[in-house]
Amino acid sequence: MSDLEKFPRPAVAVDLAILTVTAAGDTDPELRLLVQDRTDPDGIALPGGFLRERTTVAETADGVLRRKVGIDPSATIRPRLLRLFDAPHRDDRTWAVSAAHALPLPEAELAGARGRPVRVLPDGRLEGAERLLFDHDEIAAAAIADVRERYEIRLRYVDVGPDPDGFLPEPFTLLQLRRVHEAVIGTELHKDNFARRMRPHLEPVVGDDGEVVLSTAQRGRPAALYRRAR
Amino acid sequence: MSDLEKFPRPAVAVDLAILTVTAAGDTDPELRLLVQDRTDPDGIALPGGFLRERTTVAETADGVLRRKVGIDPSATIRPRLLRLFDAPHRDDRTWAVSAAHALPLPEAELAGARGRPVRVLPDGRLEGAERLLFDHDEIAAAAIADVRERYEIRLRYVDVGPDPDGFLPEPFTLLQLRRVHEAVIGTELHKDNFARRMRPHLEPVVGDDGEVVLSTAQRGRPAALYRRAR
DNA sequence: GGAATAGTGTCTTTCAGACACTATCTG
DNA sequence: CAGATAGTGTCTGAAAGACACTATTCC
Repeated sequence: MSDLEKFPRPAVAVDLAILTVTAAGDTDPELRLLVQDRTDPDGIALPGGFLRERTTVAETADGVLRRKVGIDPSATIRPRLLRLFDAPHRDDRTWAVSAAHALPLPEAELAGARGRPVRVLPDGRLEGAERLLFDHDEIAAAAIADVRERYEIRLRYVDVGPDPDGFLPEPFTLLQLRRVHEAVIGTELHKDNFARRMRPHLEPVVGDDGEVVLSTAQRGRPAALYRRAR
Repeated sequence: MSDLEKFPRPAVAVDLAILTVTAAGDTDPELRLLVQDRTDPDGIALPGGFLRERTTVAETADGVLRRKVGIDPSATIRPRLLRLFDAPHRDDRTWAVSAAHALPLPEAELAGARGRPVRVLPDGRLEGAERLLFDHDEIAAAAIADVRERYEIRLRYVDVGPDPDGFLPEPFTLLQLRRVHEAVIGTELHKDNFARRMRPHLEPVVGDDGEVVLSTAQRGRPAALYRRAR
């Protein structure tokens, strides 16, 4: 099997559908997808890069964030593999396969990023019906479906817990948490059912006096502050 | 970007966890995983091959079936991407990433295959606690989890329908269909609940006389024969 | 007190799980 | 008729969805 070296190999691209929730913690958060303008061909596309010299997908994705998106991720990123695009001539420059990934990031990590976060509409399409180049529309749709599936409330079978991708900084109120889930899935949730199902996965923030810390309410009764349990 | 050619590229392996249900239609079908003996290093492993010269994953998988497994798939195969293995030195011969796939096949397609179909125990491990080489234990576990998830009965949220991978040839009785699902998931199902949930996805086989065709019972009352609806 | 939001009690509907009964075949 | 399997009716419990009420804050 030393003829392994003799055969041509594909370039392996790592394309990233970077998703975030803007204004998490605010009254009207929004799910957004980062797209970048590019030329040759002209249009908008997702950031991506090629696997180089014994690097991993996570390292390559990290490099894409630093070099092409212009941000400096504070923690280890967790790209989620969606599918492989392997049509033999999908890239007319060379033989390239693409490993499409979803990459959820908190809005704070995207400060100063190159590109535009485009709002994702409730039906899963992009605001303004924007079309992406190459097969990136499919990647975007798969990424949105992936994150939505994990933010749905389906306690009986899938028990993902509160804000699994960490869009919302701790501590938070149940209202803030619910708004984030609603922003991701694009539909409204009942506050009572939502609280009932989230509470087992949350622990209240306790102050020095042993009392539960409350949010400083703008209007109405202050709410208890929580963080993710365990 | 014409320097695209200058960088080294990884070999891309397609590893296949080939799953089948033996004796589907019989009273005691079993979920099995095809493993192959190999040398250097000695042990058992999953079949696989490398992406060559502008081929797709499906084509490569098809070639693996023909050349390494020694079978001739009768229809287009549908490998299910599980995950990428990308540790830089996981293969000590060269830089290689592996795209691990599950590939469900009806037993008839595996006639004459090289390798052993090893029984999958209810807990998901292999009979005899066999250990596979390389990272193939993880691939096997992921493949088993993938197929089990799709054969579970969870009508409310996931509505996959009867025997989505076609392990069981049509037409079949509800008992045969249930035995196949039980073999895949490793647990028993109630016949009444199972029938209630499968019936909407099935249509009875109707004979020339307009009557529902019945199985030729060995013992007891003959059962109606069905095929997948639509 | 009034407006606003937090938090809880409970009713209804749905459905998975379980049990039991009837139906129809063979020998 | 006995044995075996097919097929259906129905009860129960859990949980999602929905509604309503009470609680606590600011103004």
